[in-house]
Amino acid sequence: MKQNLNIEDTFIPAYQLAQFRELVSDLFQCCQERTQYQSEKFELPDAEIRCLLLFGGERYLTAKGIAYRLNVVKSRVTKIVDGLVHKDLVQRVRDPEDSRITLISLTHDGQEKMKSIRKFIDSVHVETLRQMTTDQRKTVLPSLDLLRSSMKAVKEMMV
Amino acid sequence: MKQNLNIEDTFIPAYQLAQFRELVSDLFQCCQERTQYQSEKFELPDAEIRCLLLFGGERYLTAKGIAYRLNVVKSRVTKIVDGLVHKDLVQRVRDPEDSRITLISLTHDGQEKMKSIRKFIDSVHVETLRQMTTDQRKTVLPSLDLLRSSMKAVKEMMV
DNA sequence: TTAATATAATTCACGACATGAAGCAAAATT
DNA sequence: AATTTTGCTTCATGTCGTGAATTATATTAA
Repeated sequence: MKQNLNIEDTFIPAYQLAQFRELVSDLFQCCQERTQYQSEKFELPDAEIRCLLLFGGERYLTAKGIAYRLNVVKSRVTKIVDGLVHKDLVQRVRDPEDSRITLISLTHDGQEKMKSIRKFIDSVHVETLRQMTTDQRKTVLPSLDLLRSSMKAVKEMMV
Repeated sequence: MKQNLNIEDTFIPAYQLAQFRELVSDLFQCCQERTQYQSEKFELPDAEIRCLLLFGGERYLTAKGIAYRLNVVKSRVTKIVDGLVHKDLVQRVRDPEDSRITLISLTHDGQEKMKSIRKFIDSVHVETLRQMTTDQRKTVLPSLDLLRSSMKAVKEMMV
């Protein structure tokens, strides 16, 4: 409790705030640009890529499950899956147990595409980490973890 | 050069890659959520908010300049400014020197809005930094700086 | 000075991303 | 058997963004 109070009172110098603002904005933009690059490289809208990437562990997904994981409404999922079906990357099958449900699974092409996208993303991450020394990585990763906690804590305050 | 070669050969363990992937994805999502929250809070589409925030140093901006800074095409700027004019946050005036140019400036309401958005963003950043101890901040900020360099270096490789 | 060219902004047609309301069909409840 | 719930789709709407064509004003060249 004392700890908490102490944190509340902490003064953040202006230069730190300015630096942080700049960093967050730059990092965010980098992520966005990579996403865009990815879309062009794989000739697939970003939403469809994000959907494809959900098929890793499970063989079958439902529209509802996809909506939850992509954090979008169900009607949006219908559109996304329509696109992927049209490109023959994914297929719909009726659930034999409950015919309200349509099970969605990757086609062969879809699997290949998914794997190559995964590979690309991993290579970008690996290259990024390779820009650092071993010691730097051992500092940076925990720092990011701390930042994540902090951001999530603030997010809770916002809602 | 030897240093460089050394870096090239660095092996990234799978657990570090997995951790990094997770972190980047989470942090990116946090930023997106804050952006969305902001839009709702200030009842303004994100693009319009980003445009408003450009008016800090300069009193007048041109469509061309806004396009450059927002990293979008000019026709998009027309739309964004249309929205802001309609909400009476911004106004267009002909450049007396060169009547091809329309100068865009904040109205009184626009200034107020801009200031309050800035204030909000700063407060989020300050709160985030406040979640950490002074020592942690002294580690996290340089780490982010390093990460930014690394990401930018990789970006160069991608293009 | 006129004619050709360059520049600034806008309009228009298009596609991606996303939401929410309304509808339909198949379970599950009552 | 009738009602409610569930899973998905359709449709209307709004945001974000691009690129080609157009209009109006400046600049340059003949």
